[in-house]
Amino acid sequence: MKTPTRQRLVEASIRRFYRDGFRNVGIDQILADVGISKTAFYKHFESKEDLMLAALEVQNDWLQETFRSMIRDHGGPTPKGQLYAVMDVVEQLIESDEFHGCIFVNVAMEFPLPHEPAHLLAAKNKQAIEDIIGSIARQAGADDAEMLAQELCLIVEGTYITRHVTGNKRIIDIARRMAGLMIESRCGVGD
Amino acid sequence: MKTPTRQRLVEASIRRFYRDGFRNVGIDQILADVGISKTAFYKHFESKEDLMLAALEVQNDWLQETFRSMIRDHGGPTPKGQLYAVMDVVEQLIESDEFHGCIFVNVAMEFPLPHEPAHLLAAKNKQAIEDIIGSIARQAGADDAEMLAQELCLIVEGTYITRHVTGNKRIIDIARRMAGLMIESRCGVGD
DNA sequence: TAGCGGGTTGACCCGTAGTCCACCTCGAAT
DNA sequence: ATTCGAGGTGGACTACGGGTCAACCCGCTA
Repeated sequence: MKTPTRQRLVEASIRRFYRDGFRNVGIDQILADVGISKTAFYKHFESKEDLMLAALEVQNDWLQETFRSMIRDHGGPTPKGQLYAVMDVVEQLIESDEFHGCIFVNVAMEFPLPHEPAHLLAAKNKQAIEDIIGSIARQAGADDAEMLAQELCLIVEGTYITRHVTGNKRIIDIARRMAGLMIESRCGVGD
Repeated sequence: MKTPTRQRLVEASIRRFYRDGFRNVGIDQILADVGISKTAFYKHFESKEDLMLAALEVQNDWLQETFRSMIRDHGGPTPKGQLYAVMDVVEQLIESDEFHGCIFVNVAMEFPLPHEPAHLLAAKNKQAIEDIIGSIARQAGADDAEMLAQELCLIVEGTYITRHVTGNKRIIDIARRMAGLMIESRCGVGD
């Protein structure tokens, strides 16, 4: 059931949850954004957490798609170019005015216990991103594509966090250099 | 004023806040842990947030001291050995049963806005750790000690996050290899 | 025309942060 | 010896947020 109101709730909640954190946001704020009553809300979602999980699922799909297409746009046709483009994508994300860290990391922090649904969703998203990078690494002929993907993902996570926590704007240069070293060390001198 | 009750409150709250997140913990739980009444609590702290900030300050001091001494213990006398030891320390931290991510990152996620006191404290701690590593890097004769410190810190953050979000146990091997590459690329062939 | 999906209002329960008041106890200062 | 303050108790209270419930309204379609 994808009613327009439901979608508006999801969109509004993503914005709020992302900027302020899940527990910091009152349902009433979201209801006010959408212009709907509490009773009406509970006809669409079972609970605030239910709304959050739905929003995260949407965000998960969106982020994967965005990631894939941005890598294509920035990296050109060669797989190795696309590996380098990963850091371009990250730069673009963290330099946005609305950047407040990776929403999936944020949510994993607010729900620290590994078995919680929100935490599991975060892990799922991380795995998906790693798989995307892993498949490019394989195309690029990396000697161990899975390892390289994990290395690049670690750099990406570190960059998100450092930028978010400290505000350090030059961290992207650090990250880019590291990514370059890792790519070269795994992809030999070929293509 | 460092009364024993105050200290017990701080200790109990750190444990709870770290494991469950700040907003997930009710004051009543902490009061029950310590065995004190609500009224008594508010004679020691102005608010729950006040308690949290005090706890974070204590944790900040503790973590810096632990980090320094563990690096000495694991890294031996040479600065380069101590740089390598950073990842030993990280491994020890993330393999602990009670590991739930870096508490300062967690708190920066729960208080995402950069001007919030808790967020600022998190940034302060990150800077302190970076300074510790930076000074070792300088002793090790790195061609750019500040850069190397930022690189190692980025790896450390990425390792914490990846371990916490995905539970991936092999991330430490990834991190160690990366740290090695960075150290060698900055410290030449000397000592 | 009956039913259903989506909407409204308003009262209500519960848990939790925080306040307030009256009171107790013990150790140090006058 | 008394007084005063620090640290403690209990209990009643407000305010707010998540969530429930009852009663009702509107418009579409079978």
